[in-house]
Amino acid sequence: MALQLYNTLTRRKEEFTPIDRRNVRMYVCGPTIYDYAHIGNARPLIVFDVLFRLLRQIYGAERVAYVRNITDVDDKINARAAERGISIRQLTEETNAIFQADAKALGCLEPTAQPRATEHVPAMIAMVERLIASGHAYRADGHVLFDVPSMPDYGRLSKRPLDEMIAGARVEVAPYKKGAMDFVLWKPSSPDEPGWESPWGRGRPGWHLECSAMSWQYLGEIFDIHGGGIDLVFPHHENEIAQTCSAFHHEVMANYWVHNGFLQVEGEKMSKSLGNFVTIHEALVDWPGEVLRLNMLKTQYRQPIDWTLAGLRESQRELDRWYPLAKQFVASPAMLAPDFVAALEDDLNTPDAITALRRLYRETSEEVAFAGTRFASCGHLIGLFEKDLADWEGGPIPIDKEHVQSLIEARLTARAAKDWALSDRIRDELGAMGIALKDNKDGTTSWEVKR
RNA sequence: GGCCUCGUGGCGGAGUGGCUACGCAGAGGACUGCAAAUCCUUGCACCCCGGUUCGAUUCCGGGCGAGGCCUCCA
Repeated sequence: MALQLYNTLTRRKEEFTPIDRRNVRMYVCGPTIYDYAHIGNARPLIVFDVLFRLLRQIYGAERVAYVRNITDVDDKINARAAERGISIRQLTEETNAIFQADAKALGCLEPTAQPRATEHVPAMIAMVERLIASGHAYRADGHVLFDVPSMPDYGRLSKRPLDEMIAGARVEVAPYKKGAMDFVLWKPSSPDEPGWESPWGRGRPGWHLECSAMSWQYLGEIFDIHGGGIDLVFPHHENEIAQTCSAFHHEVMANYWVHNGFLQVEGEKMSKSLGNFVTIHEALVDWPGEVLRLNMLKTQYRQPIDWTLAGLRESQRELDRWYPLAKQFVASPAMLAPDFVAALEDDLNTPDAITALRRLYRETSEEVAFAGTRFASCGHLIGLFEKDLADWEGGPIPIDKEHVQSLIEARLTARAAKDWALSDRIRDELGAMGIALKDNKDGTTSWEVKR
């Protein structure tokens, strides 16, 4: 079966057909780097990483381009830098380094390009010029605005009729706007704000413009997949479409619009005021990145997901079981299980794919060793089983492994002598250290970190 | 007010017009000096009311309930 993707543009699952099989192109909206990314940000990171991996599997690793932008010019960034008394550059460098480390710890492959907005201002200016020239944008009070009524198709992605949007607008409309829905392409900067020289004076780009300009530069005027969180459908993606289609006179910007659902924490919307705000960085202190990844993939990407401690424990437990088996086999792209791949190809049905993984786990035996190879291979495809077994069992907490080993040997000696009291005391001592022992039939002992 | 999701067993979570996944937890068993871990077996469900149908958890309509977007947001 061919890859099927739910397309927000048509609100149905469609068979994915790339414009060019030798150059499959995907753009995903990346972070604004002003603070630690939260666990909700991890969802698109992981979801589109899986899609990237799947596309590479189907079309070949060299034939898939995945662009994820970095927004490093934004008023939130300016405010935060001022707050902390550091330069904008310092803040964005620091935050970007953390973001990159988080993404890596979550097992995400590096995108083929991660363009930064500040390095693509000329393309943005060029785009605004095109929009002004074709009558889709106008200058007003130092700003350049997109003339929404000049785009008859506006609202197609989010299915919002234009007149209703205007009627329902809850924001105060800036006096220089011709239409209530018009949005900023370029805005003037005061001397202390970051800015670039342009035909309209020193200023900076509007947020929506960045993605249109960078996707154009890296992927062309029309490309295959545009991804992001469901909340970006309106206005961000709607505006991107308006900009790109108007600038290049096309009907479409991307053929498939893919949006991930939101994440809640313990049944509530994540927010700083509720105190349930979790950064990826904090989560990685308590859990291996693969636990966060598996936990995320246990829900299909369009469904809302409830992020709970119970769920994380469950994911940890399954991976603890799976790891020793997976590491006995060598993963190979040629040894994937058909039902596993079919599940992924069905609009990234990762829960169903994980079911296939569990079946392979159960089926593996000495007689059915190929199931084990499939198990390892399928896990590898979605970014699991990337660590060494010893590192996995050691967990994220540093432990003196030699000391643990010597205690285990002392206990085995005691057991051989049937000194149960001593044996149990050592087991308790290790338990107090957070180490759980696992005795095998043949008398050997392995261990793992308790949770 | 407009637009859009969703409602499955104790919990998580797929899927299907009839043969009722899967995981966790629970129960029973094997193994063990006793445990833990592991392995085997197993109970438990499809929000409500209509309609279509031989038959609906699955399709259609209505209701109730939960959530999201419409302002920065993954």
